[in-house]
Amino acid sequence: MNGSLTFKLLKPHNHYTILLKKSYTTAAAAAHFTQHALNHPLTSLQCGTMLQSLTNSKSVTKGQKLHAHMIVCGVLRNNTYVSTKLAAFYANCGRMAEARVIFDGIVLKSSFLWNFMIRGYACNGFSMKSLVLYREMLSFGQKADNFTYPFVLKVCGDLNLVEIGRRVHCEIVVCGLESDIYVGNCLLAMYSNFGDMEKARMVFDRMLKRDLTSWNTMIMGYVKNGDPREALVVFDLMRKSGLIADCTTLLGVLSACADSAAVKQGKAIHGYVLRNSIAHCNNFLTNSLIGMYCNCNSMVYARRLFEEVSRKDTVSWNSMISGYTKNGDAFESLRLFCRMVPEGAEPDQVTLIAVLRACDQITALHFGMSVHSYIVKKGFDENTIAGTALIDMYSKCGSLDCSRRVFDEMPKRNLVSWSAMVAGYGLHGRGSEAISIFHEMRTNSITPDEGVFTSVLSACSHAGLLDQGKEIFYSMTNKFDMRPGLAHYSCLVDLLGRAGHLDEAYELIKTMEVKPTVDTWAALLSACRLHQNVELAEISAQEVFNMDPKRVVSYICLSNIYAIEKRWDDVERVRGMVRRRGLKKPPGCSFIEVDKLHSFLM
DNA sequence: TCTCCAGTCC
Repeated sequence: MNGSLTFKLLKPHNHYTILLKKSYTTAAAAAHFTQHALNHPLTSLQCGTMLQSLTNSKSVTKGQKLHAHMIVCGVLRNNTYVSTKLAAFYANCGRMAEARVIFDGIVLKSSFLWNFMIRGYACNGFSMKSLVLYREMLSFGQKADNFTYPFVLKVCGDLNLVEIGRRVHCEIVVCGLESDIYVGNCLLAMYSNFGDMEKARMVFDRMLKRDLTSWNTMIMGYVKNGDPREALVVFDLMRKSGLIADCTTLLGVLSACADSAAVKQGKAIHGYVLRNSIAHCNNFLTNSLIGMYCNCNSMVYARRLFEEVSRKDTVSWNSMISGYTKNGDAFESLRLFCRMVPEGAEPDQVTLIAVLRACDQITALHFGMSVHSYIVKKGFDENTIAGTALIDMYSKCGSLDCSRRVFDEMPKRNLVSWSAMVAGYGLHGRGSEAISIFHEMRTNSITPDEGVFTSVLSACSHAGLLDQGKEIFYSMTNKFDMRPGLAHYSCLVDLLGRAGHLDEAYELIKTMEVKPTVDTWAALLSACRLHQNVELAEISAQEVFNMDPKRVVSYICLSNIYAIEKRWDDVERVRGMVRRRGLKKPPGCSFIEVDKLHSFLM
């Protein structure tokens, strides 16, 4: 808060008029009181009232001045009423250290005080402390109430403490607070944070009263847990129950539309927003609409809306830029980025990361390098996500040395950064370096995830490192208690196939824990061609054609295998299949190889 | 005294 403003407001002639004016703000009133307090000692009741208004306006500096005044004139000593208000003030401003000192000095702690402290810790990033204080509250014999539980539940949700959350839920049921609408809504939010929408739905269905927040929490819960269709169903039920959607509802529903590519429903929401002039009050909503159109591949609509918006903020630009990249038009992303600064918008980290993605899509190395300079100039180069995007951009644009330099100079690396570096080496066919980065990552006590394993296995397969690849693959189950997914099996099939271990690859496909896809069999088929194994080629081709009868490349692959064996009848049979199914050969891929072989061998 | 709120990285 600006102290000088306080005194400007307090010129003698308007001293009282400020108070008398109906429109004076809480802050102005507090300013008046603060000045007054510093001149004359205040009673504890006056201090309490002032603290109340300062709590509402979160004026830290003024509150500190008042605190100093109270110390000087002794109001604070042994005064539970004022001390409680003061602790509540600090907690509400997020000054938990100060709040705690006051809190500890109060002997008779009211539930109001406990609640304010628990809330302060919960809402300012000290979730664990909040929970500890809650247990302390109970052990002090103070009962939790309808103001305590919302925050205890929030903390359980934030920290994903499933067991504790359930126990707290039981306590709530026992003391009859499940019917409290705030407590109920927080239960919904907690279970949705746990990813347990079934339980959330159970609580929701059991609620005697539901308000807009209850519905909004359920809609957002389904979206966050990857069930956008159900979110739209719930939204429909909500409308039928006669409730009017607010901004939060619309944000949730738009996310649901974006995630399920439901552009029709998205347009209906857009219409609703326009009819009710809701977008004016909320940039979030406009940006969400833009994001929805981008996710639904409706770039024309997204662009039209974007150009119509007079107050484009950085997020509007970011949504469009990443939208074009997602839809494969990286050039348009870069063109938009170039318009940003001249049109008065400030690129942020998100912008620059999105632009780097556009660069690696079209291997625009020089543009990427300029973006790199810009990142350094803006001081974003210490950011881990920006650094990771740079690693990715450089390796995809062919400059692995630059990737490595960025990687080495990063002040902080996370799993994704290591993963990007492993993938970079893999992409450039430098398998052994990929493996050594992978091992280095483990010595830095970073636990690999499925993505890193995919990268390192794919690096092994590109470089033909069979033994190392197998070792890493089996370490997934042996050392890391992870179940290999389709991508990992595919890498190993590819690796075994390329190395000529066709039978082993075949055995692997037959015994793998996930269902093989057409790509898995196609990988084996192409390995069969590499090592000329007709018998296995026929088996894998059959699997491919069963799953995807239109996969022309696989027909061509099989016919080429026959051609090498001079089995011309079979070559003709396969060509006939292609003709009968009316398939077209993709450009650059044809039977021409067979024709050459045919004439050569005849 | 309280709950729900968009966009970036493998």
